[in-house]
Order: sequence, then structure tokens, then C-alpha cells
Amino acid sequence: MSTETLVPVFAALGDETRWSVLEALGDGEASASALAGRLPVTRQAIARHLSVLEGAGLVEAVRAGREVRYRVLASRLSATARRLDAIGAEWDRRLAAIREIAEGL
Amino acid sequence: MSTETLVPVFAALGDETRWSVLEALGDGEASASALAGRLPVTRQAIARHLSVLEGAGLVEAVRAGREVRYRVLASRLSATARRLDAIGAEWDRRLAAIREIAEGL
DNA sequence: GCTTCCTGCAATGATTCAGTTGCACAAGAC
DNA sequence: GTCTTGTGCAACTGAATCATTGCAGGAAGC
Repeated sequence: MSTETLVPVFAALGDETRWSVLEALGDGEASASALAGRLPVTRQAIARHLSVLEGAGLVEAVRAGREVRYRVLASRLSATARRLDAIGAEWDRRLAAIREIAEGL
Repeated sequence: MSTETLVPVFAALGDETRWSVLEALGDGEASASALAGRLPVTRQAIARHLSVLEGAGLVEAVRAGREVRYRVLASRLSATARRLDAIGAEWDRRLAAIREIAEGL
């Protein structure tokens, strides 16, 4: 997972409503219409959010007859967490090195 | 780190320019004016981004005379990564349980 | 066939956001 | 004291985004 694909994931996760959608999908896969029944937004709004989440690779669309069900891709979350952890560790390393140089002066 | 404070962090990380700012701060703490010399945006734009990053707890302001230097808080990154990993694991657990029930039918 | 439900596209409105310019003020440098 | 440099606030523009309503099409159910 490169840094370029990382930014859209964070952008997708940086919205409260989208977290509601993800939480609702935690009960199992569901269609946009089904989610609209549980959340205080219209079906179209949810469809847009699902499209954003799908673009970020956080959910996956599955056709089931005439309806389209969405399911969470937990692997994407884990991969993002790993990348974030690696970046944090890298920063720790660099900042520690800077501190060391500063003390050496 | 609660879920509420998590969303602003993701929103802050969901912007390419903000990543440029963070990367530039990886070389050590710097002021908004100094960063403006290295990035293709004005000082005010950078100041706004730094304000967002500070609000998310990703950077910290340090007064040094008349200038305000910002430094990365790598710990926030690590904490966010841990939370994300925990959420991913929780989803894995729930989705596995659902799958198990579905097979049991 | 007809009806019903779910999806998809288009247009609109309101809000937010990124970025700019301009100006005022404060603190070092000389 | 004067000049320079860094910061802060305010107003403005343009673009993106969130959410809405309305309507058309398509696939199952009867």
C-alpha cells in the first residue's frame, strides 16, 4: 500500500457519517437502501459515501439479484494501520537522530 | 484515544499538502515562514494547515523568540495506528462470527 | 402483463475548505 | 530609533463536498 493510495483512505475515514456507514456494515453486508433505513440520511447520500469508501478500498460491492450489497474489507484497515505505524516509527527514528545531533553540538 | 478524536486526525491526514508539511517537518522543527520557503504555497496556507494539524494533535507549537516553530508528535501517529489496528481486528472478529452463523444455517 | 422495489443519473443548494492578497502588529537586528 | 522579519487577522475567490429532491430504468414478485 503506497503513500498515494493512503491519502484517499484517510480522507474517506475523516468523515463522521462514513464511520456510521461502516459501523452499520459491521452487522453484516447491506444495500444502500437498507442502510438508509437505519441512518438519518437519504439513500443517495449513503450511495455517495459507499462510492467514496469503495474508491478507498474500504468496502466492496456485491451484486445480489437486483440489489447491490456492500461489505467491509477489514484487511484494508489493517494494512492502513500497519503503514501508519511504520510511518510513526520512521518519524521517531528521524526525530531521535536530529535530537542526537543537536546534543552533539 | 477515543473514536471521536480519531475522526479529526483522519481528516487532517486526508490532504496531500498536509502530508507535504509533515514531511518537511520530518527534517526537524520549523516555522510557517520557513516551510513556505520550501513548499509551493503561501505562508498563510501553511499556517492554516499547521492549525489543523495542531488541532488533531499531530504537531505541537513551540515559541522561540518571535517565531513559532512546529514539531511533529510521532506518538499521535502511533496511537492512531494502534486504534486503527484494534478496529480492524474487531471487524475481523465480527465478520468472522457472522460468517460462522451463516454457515450454521 | 402490471406492480413494486432497488438502483442510477442529473440538477440544485448550502456548507466547508484551500488558497490567495492585503494590512496591522510585535519582536529581533542594526 | 529604524529597518527587517515573522506572525496574526480579515476578506475574498474558486473548488470541492455533503445532502437534498426528482425522475428514469431494470429486475424480481404477483
